[in-house]
Amino acid sequence: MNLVIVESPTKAKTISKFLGKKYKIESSYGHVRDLPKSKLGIDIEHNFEPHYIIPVRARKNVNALKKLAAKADKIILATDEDREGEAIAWHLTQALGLDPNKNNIERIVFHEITESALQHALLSPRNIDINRVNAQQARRILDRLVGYELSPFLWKKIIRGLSAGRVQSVALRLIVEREEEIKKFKADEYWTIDVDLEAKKGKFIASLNKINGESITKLGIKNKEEADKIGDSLKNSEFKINEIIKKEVRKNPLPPFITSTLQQEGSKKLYWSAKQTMMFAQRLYENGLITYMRTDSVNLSQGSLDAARVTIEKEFGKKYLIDEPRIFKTKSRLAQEAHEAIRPADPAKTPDEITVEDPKEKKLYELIWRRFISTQMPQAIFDATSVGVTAESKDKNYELRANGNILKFDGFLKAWPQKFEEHELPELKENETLKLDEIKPEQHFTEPPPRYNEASLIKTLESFDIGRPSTYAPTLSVIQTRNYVQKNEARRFEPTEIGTLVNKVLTEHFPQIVDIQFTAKMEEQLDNVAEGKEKWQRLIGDFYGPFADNLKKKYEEVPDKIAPPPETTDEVCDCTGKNSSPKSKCVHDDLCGKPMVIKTGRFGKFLACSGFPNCKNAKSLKKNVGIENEKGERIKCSKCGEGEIVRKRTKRARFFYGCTRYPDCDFASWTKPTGEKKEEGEEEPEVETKEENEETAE
DNA sequence: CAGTGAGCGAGCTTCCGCTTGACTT
Repeated sequence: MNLVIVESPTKAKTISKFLGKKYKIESSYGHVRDLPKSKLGIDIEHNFEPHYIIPVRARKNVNALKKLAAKADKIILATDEDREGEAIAWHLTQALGLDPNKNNIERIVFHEITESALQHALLSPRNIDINRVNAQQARRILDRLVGYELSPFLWKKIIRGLSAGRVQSVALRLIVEREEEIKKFKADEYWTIDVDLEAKKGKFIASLNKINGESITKLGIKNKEEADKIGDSLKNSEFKINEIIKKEVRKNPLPPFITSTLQQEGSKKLYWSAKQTMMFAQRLYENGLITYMRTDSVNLSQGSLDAARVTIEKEFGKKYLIDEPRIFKTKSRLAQEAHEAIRPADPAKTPDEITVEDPKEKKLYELIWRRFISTQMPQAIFDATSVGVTAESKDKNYELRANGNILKFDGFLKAWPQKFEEHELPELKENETLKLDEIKPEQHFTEPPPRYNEASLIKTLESFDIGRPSTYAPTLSVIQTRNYVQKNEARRFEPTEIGTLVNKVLTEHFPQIVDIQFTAKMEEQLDNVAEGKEKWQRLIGDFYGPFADNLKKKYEEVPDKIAPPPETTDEVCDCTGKNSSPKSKCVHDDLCGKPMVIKTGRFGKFLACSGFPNCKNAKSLKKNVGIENEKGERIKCSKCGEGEIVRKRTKRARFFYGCTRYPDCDFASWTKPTGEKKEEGEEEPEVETKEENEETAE
């Protein structure tokens, strides 16, 4: 028996179909060893020797694999062909007590899950690439050192429970700095001038763009007086067409999905969070409907390209076929081509033909199917017309422009509809004189850069090669769980006071760590390790020396507990000692009556008694009024009938619904209650809050 | 599932990147 180990159980299941009874296919379920969670696990005094453990979660599986390995003739490590996959293969040999140099240990890689790719891989095994493994160890150890030494610094200097890391701290920084830009922003007024013109065969609109041969810049016309002055002068001008340029414009389809772009489209088109998108993608993957959903490669297998052709002809007709398959190049230099792009596993299955439990899965499948199919369809063709208009007054000559854009052939847009401006012009002739109908000056103001939403933040992080497909969604979660940032009503990120303070401390005292380029620089050095040009211990040593020196200095330099000081209020503490919540008993048992102050904690500002620690009375700053249902009525608690329903937040940043009378009434629900008494065994319907806004990733 | 603050100095918080189930009143 030959034992083949891959990373994902779904992949194992698929592969089993291709290989005979001589092969047993098992999965590692990701990493099997890691640094311990409870302590640093790195011996800094002895060349950064890592101390790996097998996490409890992996123990059962490792033991099972060990038994199988003992019986196997050959052990074939078929983990992904990237840095982490190579490390998983090596960790497997260590955890299973195998000698990687023994003849019965083989390392194979394949990029598509097909029988021929697999057979080919089995014929060309290699050894584990220890240099690549070492690059992964360096990455892991560096992240641990940064995370586990910087976080405690924040506990001491700000508030316990905070965190810092190579990825999350840059994500936070982007959000905070964007907020600062918005605060600093001052809107500038500017004007544009459009003109309604009449030709022999019809009317059209042209925009003023040049005066005396000079282009008008964006802020070129600053106020109403300037605009009116130009308008008056235009009124007495002769309008004439001086050029008509016609050309054909072709538009290419977008590349197939990778994790980041799937999450962005999920956000834009379906209004889902990255986490939700990944959850439904996972289900589609497990049901064999799509390829692997954590990938940064836009590569498409030959088989899928052939299948696309057949499906396109069947669904859309011959004129939507292209001569040669369209090949996409992966943009990121650091992309690790372990997988294909995200595409339908069987393109012949149209969205209408699949069966799923949740209709949301079908929506996501349709998005993936359409995107993939569109990549193998022809360019869309537009007829674009650009018309130049001159206007001569006594002392000035003006130039205006009008653009027409007509779709001639939809091509890939048939499968992947996109918004574009279609604009028709009347039939026009060169040197044709025009009649002026109306001059329309319009006032505008420059706008601040938009706050990040999930889609644009992922896009930005990816552009700096920060984070990986498997971590985009968790990174967005962690900065919210820490209460560093919150989503506003438009689902865009705003930093909290604590988030702003954490970022200030990190950028002021550890600029090298939160440098946007830090990851890119690290990756360059990791490449050297992977190529055997540098020892990983040296890379870590070069980084850690200065980092540790600086950290020591900052422990002395920066004062402790630098959270904002309490603000006084007019409110008086109503605590009687007896009524305080069970977890925080107050010392006194009469009416407290001391003034309340506003303090800042890990979860933002809250109202606290100035008599602390004797009086532990603390309240949320937000008014304790119930939420409303669709009819605008407050929802009564269905359990006690007295209290109202409020939306609260768990420690893990998940929202739930509870009763205002807590702790006297312990009603709680994940879903928004209707206020009706619940029938036995009946599920509360899930309420979806959808906002009307077209998200744009910048 | 119902945050938060200080300190007796108990025990604990924390990283990034692989992968899925457990946990759901």
